[in-house]
Amino acid sequence: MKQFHEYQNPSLAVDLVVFGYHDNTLSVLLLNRREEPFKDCWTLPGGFLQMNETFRDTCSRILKTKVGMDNVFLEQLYSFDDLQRDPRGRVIAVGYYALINPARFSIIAGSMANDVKWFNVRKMPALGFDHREIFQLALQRLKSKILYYPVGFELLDELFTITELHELYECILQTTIDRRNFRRKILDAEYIINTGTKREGLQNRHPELYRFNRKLKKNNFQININIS
Amino acid sequence: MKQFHEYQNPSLAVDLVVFGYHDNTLSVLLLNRREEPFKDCWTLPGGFLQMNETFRDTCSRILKTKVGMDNVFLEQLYSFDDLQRDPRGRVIAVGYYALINPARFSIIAGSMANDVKWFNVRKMPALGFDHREIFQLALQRLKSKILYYPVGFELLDELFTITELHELYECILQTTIDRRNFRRKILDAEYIINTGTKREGLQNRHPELYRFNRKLKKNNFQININIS
DNA sequence: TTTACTTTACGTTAAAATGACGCAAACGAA
DNA sequence: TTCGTTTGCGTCATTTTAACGTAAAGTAAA
Repeated sequence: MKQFHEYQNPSLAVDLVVFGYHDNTLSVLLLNRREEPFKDCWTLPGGFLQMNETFRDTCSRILKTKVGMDNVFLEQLYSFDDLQRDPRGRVIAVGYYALINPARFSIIAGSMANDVKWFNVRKMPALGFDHREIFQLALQRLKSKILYYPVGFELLDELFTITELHELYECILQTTIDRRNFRRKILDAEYIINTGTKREGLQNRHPELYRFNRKLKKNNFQININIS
Repeated sequence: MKQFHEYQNPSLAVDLVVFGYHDNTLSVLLLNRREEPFKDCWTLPGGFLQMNETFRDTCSRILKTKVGMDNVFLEQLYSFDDLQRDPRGRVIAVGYYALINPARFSIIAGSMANDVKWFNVRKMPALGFDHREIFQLALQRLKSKILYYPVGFELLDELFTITELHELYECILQTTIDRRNFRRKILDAEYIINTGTKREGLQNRHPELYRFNRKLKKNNFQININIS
């Protein structure tokens, strides 16, 4: 019988779908590859797993070195194992998605300016490898997740208005949601807490600022929104 | 720079949570290991990925050779990457779960009799590796899935009564569901089709036999059952 | 045959949730 | 002050849900 380490193993990579929300637009961070394969193509940021790393470690390393981010929300998506997915050989990719508030990071500066870019999720370019598939699964997961988990938590500022949260939901779900019913559901679910302060300097009535209820029981929250 | 194939890679394994439903009991198939590590411990059936296999291929191979099953429902669960999860070295495991109708297979015969066994999911023995974690995630996934996807499809016979389906739901969700409300929801959702035939030979009123509606639109179905 | 008992099939009803709106207060700008 | 817009709170008809009633269909015992 073969010894344990004599088996040949596929390479293991991590690919990241980094979502950011800004100016009423949901975007994904893409890298322009400088090497073959898929040279000059847009791809998801990714990298190979090292022997002493967990997937999350790899994600953190990629986020830090390639796009200058740290300490972000990460969740495993799915593992992709198509035999032909990488022309260099057998590579298994574990997909993760990240949710970040772009305001927190000053990426896309200096030498990286042409290589790292936000793309509106509705206007994606062609992607290398099977990254379109990974991206689409991530988007679908985000859409599902936002209905039963307070996802905005990761995408918005610490303080926000109900209108801002409402716009985030409409943007992600690609649907219109009645403003007043949305307010009622969100408040009834105790999803957010009124801080008592208001956002100043706006043209019209100053809206109240809220923060997420961190004490919310898991799965205590569900928004039923008809996605038609 | 290192060449592509010179990187050291973890081993890649697949671990399977095989669910079967019989006699109003949800069970999982476990193997008693004959080798170290975890010799004589119960573990999930599993095996190493080969270079020319997809995960599903590996699952099929394991199911066929270790427990004599083929052509079953399979879904990827999650990938487990703890550095210490296997005492032999770095092994990444991709968890899958399978749903089968035990009546379809004559496993647990002959030389395997002492090695392969069904365990009631509520009476699980200690498991080797991190298999308890994998099992628990699978059970949780099954519980969630049954609420929006016609899972019974895979676990019951071709023809079944509403009472049998009702019992399956109660068993998996570990809760009581009003018999009459359950019937109404399942029928309104067009989840099942009345075959016009009845199950004969029972003591009391003969119940009508149904089959799953294979033409059911995906996600057209949702049962709201309060899991308290 | 009749009675007793159980399961199945089909209703009923009050309460809760939802969707579709109305409207006045709060603000800056004209 | 007036105007236009956003925000916050409310109403109401309709739908959905949970809880429970009851008669028909069957077997077995009286």
